[in-house]
Amino acid sequence: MFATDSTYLVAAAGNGITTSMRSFLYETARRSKSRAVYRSMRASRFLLPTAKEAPADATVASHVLMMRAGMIRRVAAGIYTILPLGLRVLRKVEHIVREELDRVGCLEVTMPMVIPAELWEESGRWEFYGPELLRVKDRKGGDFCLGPTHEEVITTLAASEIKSYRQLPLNLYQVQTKFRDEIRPRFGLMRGREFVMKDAYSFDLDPDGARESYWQMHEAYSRIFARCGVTFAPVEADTGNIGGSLSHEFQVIADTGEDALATCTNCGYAANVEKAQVAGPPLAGLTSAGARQTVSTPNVGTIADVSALMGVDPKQFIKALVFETEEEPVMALMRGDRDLNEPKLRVLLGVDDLRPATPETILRVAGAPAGFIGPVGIEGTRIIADHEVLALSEAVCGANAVDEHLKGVVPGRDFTAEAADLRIAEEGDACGRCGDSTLSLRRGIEVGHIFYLGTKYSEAMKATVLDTNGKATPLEMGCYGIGIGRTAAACIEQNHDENGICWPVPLAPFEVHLLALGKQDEVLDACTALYDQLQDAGLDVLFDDRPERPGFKFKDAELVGMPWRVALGKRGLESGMVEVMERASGERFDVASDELVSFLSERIVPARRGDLA
RNA sequence: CGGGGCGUAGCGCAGUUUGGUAGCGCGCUUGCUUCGGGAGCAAGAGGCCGGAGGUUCGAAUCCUCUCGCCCCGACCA
Repeated sequence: MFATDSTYLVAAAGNGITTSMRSFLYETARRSKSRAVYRSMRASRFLLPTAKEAPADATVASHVLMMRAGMIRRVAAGIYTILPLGLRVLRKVEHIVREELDRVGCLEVTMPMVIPAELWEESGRWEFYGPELLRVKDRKGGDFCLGPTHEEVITTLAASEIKSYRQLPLNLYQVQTKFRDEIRPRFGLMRGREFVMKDAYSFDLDPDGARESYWQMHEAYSRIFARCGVTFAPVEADTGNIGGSLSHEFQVIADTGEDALATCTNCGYAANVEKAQVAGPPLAGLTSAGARQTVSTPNVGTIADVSALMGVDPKQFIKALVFETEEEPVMALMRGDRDLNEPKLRVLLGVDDLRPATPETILRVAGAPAGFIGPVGIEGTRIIADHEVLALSEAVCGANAVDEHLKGVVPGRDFTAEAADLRIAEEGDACGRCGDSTLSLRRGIEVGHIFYLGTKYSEAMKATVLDTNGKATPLEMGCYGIGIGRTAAACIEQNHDENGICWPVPLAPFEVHLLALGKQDEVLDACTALYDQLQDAGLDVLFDDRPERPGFKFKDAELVGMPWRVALGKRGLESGMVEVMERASGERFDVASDELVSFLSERIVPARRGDLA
């Protein structure tokens, strides 16, 4: 026997435990208990490096406040160390995410962060994903990448482990660090290169099942963000290069958001502006047609300049844009004062790759350089016009000849084009869904994104199951992401003031911040007693027992922003009252110290459910 | 990748134009006083002035090249 393990010794000793061992165990327990007290959530022992000033490179509130509150520190561009206070927030988000996903039957897994190239070659994305995919080599020269997303890995797993429709539906998720070599990381955790993400993948036998899984996740996401206590909106979204047809983003509403959202107050339509449908104006009659004329516009190629030269409103112009795709080039027409929405065009064309044409291609298609091109006389190239262009009764456009434009151009008479909705939605545009109301624009932070993928990956990676007829059929997939750190950052964007963060209870690193005002033993003892009571009641408490001055502690407490602040000093000790302040409202309460626990529990416990409370 | 800006103590900055022994505020250490809204006084610690070349008797400062970071744009599950 190799009875060297102390656990084994104790177990073997059973009731015959020796006196010396008992005293040893007692001593260990005593020391670990004192150690536990020593290491408990006291500010004097917590790593809480707060700062009055923010680093110069932080420009948005969440970044500034996360730095100032000592939640994060930058290690490299877009790469951060998460400090204890910050990690507690991320854990709270993760906890909510796990609870809600587990609730709808998702199963947690963990996939590798380093992924062999062959999986990405199989899906075709090794070639297509671009420089955002950080590629590395191992010592043998083998190609790997740092996982930016895990469709390849999960689909490989599904291909080998899911054999029968009886195993479906299945939804697997993980909470894991991802790496995307972003062109421009910024705003702290909001847009890092390395970041923690929850990604989930659903597998179903058929499209109906997959849609059911999709909407179930839609519901779960709505619960998750409601529980986080953030104001958010699910919006219809473009699927980008991940593929698929049905997609929603979950956007936290914030002025500093990087995404623009269009919402219709009438029908409830909400979409990312990349996708938002705009109702086209009624088509104009073709009756008032005048003669078409050529106008000399030497060296004047921009719409603004031609407009000034000719004295014609840019709204009367047709802007012609040539794009290259993996297929033939196309020409898109917009009204002169409007911007093209590239994702809309890409979806319409059904292509993956869409980019502005090179000068050579433009010359080949139109016979003239950019600035002087138009739809009149173009042959052999597909022309797609925004509804507004076709509604013009008479327009100005490039003449497809250097230094010349055409006026009196009539859509339908002088050229023909396919009609489509190509515009970027603007404030006040007619809602493309109901047509009865106008769209209003807001900004949002994309904290979650769900996709119905279909069989794009399962076909590429041969992930099939046998259906009820014993026939092999590719899995119907969906994928679902939540940015954990971004959710925390978005929460700060929505919940802060000039003094610091105002955490909602569900994400707060601690629920109560207990401040001992004064270094006297009576004060510290009284506060320690309160601290124990609050902890015994199951509240999450940070106890500021540092030998700092009151003003300093108040400022720190406001900066880190726990939802409830409890302050006790000599003054309160004499009156038997403690001062309680709610961070978000600034409201103060004088509470008898023996009623503190119930006072706070009544307010905090229900608030833990966020907006689902 | 294009345009603009910045690298000087842990953080925020001055000094660079016109070369001459590296400074301020915050923070940190020690002591005394203070103690319910980021205290006062005193004494300290801390810098290869992003890096490499060059010019010069002498370079944070001038020249060349590099690296990093920020902002705007392009880009982007």
